Amino acid sequence: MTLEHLKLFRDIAHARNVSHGAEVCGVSQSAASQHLHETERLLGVQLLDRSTRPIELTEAGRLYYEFCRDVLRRQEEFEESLDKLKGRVQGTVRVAAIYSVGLSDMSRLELELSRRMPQAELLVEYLRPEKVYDAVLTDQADLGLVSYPESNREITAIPWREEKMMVAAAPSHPLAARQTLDLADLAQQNFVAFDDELRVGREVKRYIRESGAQLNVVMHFDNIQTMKEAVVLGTSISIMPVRVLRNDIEQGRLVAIPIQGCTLVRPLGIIHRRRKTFNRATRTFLELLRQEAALEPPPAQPPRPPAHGGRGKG
Amino acid sequence: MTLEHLKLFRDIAHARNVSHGAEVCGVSQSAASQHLHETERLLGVQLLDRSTRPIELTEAGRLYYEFCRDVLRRQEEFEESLDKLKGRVQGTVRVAAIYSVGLSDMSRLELELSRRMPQAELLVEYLRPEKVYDAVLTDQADLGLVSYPESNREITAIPWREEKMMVAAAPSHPLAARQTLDLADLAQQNFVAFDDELRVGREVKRYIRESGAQLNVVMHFDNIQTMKEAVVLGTSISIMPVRVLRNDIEQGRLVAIPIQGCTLVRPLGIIHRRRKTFNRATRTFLELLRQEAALEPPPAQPPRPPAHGGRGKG
DNA sequence: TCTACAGAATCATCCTGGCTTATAATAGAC
DNA sequence: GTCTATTATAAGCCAGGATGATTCTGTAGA
Repeated sequence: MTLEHLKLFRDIAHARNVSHGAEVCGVSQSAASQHLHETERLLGVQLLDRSTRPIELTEAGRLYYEFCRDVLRRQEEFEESLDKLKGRVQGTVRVAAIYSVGLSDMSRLELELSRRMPQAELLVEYLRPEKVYDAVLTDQADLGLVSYPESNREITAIPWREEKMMVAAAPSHPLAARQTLDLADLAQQNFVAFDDELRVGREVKRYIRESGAQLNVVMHFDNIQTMKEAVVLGTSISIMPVRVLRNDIEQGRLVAIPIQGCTLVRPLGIIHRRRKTFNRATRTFLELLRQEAALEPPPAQPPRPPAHGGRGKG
Repeated sequence: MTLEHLKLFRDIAHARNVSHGAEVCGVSQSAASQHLHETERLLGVQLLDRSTRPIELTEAGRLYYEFCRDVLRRQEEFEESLDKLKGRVQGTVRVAAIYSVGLSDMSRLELELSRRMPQAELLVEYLRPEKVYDAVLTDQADLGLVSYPESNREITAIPWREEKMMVAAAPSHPLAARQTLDLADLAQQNFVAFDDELRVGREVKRYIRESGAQLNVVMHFDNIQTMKEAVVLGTSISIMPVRVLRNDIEQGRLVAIPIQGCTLVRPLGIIHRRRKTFNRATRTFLELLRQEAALEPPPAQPPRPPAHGGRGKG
């Protein structure tokens, strides 16, 4: 029984969901399930009541959960005291991120990390997606932040958050005043698209095709920054993650308009080398990322100022 | 990092000796050494100061030691509460022992076990040596108590104690009055020997041969009980572990006489299937065995009653 | 200072427990 | 009933941790 296993059970128990607990710990659902059975066999007692959803802890499960929590807390304590002994400046997190994750996100995370672990150091490098995978593989980065994260033999992907996609337009654009749009509304417009080499580009394309609409694509780019610049000019619109538009919206350079019934999102994820053991700074940072994601319903509701009064149809 | 590893470090730190700690945990010295290095690498800090013997804990090592102890104690606690929950009668220890381990030893151990774990049940079966190995291999017994324990691919042996070998004689025997003997003294006597099929028999034989002495062996037996009976008759003597003679000595049926400069011992050991995970009762019993062995210098000093006045010369 | 030896480190090799992917079974919502 | 989300099972792979043999090192005693 490893300490990681204790953490796995703790997270499963906390989430009341095997799959989610497994995901959080970066292992497969299968592994988690097998481990649970093995642990129950070992202890000779049922830990979970699976006859109901969500799963419930049995009495024994509660005892074991307490045990796991206590041990893991004690471990934290030990590592803290060890860090103190080793004389500060302990722990560097090296993060490789795609450009579109955004500087504002990062500076907020950095602030919070330094609050929790003043000795820790955060190094962020912005790279093209493939380079992020490379950096993680070659151990030049502890963590990678990518969109459409994918696990493979050597890399574990942990879902982080899903960014809602909306129409971006300059305030001067004819559609900018609308509260919502149909895809049909876009057919008439000049459209700035992601390059097909980007997964997000293909996804948007697929979504549009499946909705039966057709767009007048006037430009392709392989990065969001350039696309935004193009949209700001006022003659074109685009579809992109709202999150990356936040600053532009606040500064009145762009507006974001939701598409009726649109479920299009850009999933972001955290990747790392399989079975890599993290230092405390990295673990703290991971924890941070997860919490940030958890307390973030913003991507769920449009970030446009609450239209007090109207909002009805638009 | 498994809980067994924490235990390994705790035991090593406690013993201040890698080999002994490893032995107690039933792993090889090599494994223990490698694990230590790996842990030090992982924590990025030296845990032991090896530049001196016995080894010393570093400051970090002390922190880690405390951590291990706390976690293992918490584990004990958890298991105790789990046992309580499962409703008593938890835990059965099945022990297979060679005949000569002795009933008196066992009943003492059983008493102590029931004091520490009233719910536990101890089942002891006395078997011939090979059968003890069989029982352990086929999982009919959790632990085996044997002499001259040997590890192999499927069995781990943990040294338990070493029983000093002495000359056994009936009180009526001409040599019975002596305080010590030389091997030369035995040459004249009728000697009752262990069967050569028994390791202890071969060891005694070898010892005698290497000492340049020669014995007048009149009988061979494959078990100690019968040998004792033969010696009690008064016409023969033998060499056997003092411990098995205790009752006979107390009842005045036999006396034990040390041989000058004799280092002959019969090592006893505990065997179990490799990597088997024990229930709490078995672990408690193991602990018990180890402690009993630790606080036992008796085999070191002759168990013969302090010669107050009488008994002296005869 | 040299020697002997117990104990620790290192090396080469083996093996299995825990992981992954893929697929089947099950609970709950409709 | 069907559909979706979740858990269980099957089969196979692999790295970590084990062993055993050997080498290196600290300590004590001549």
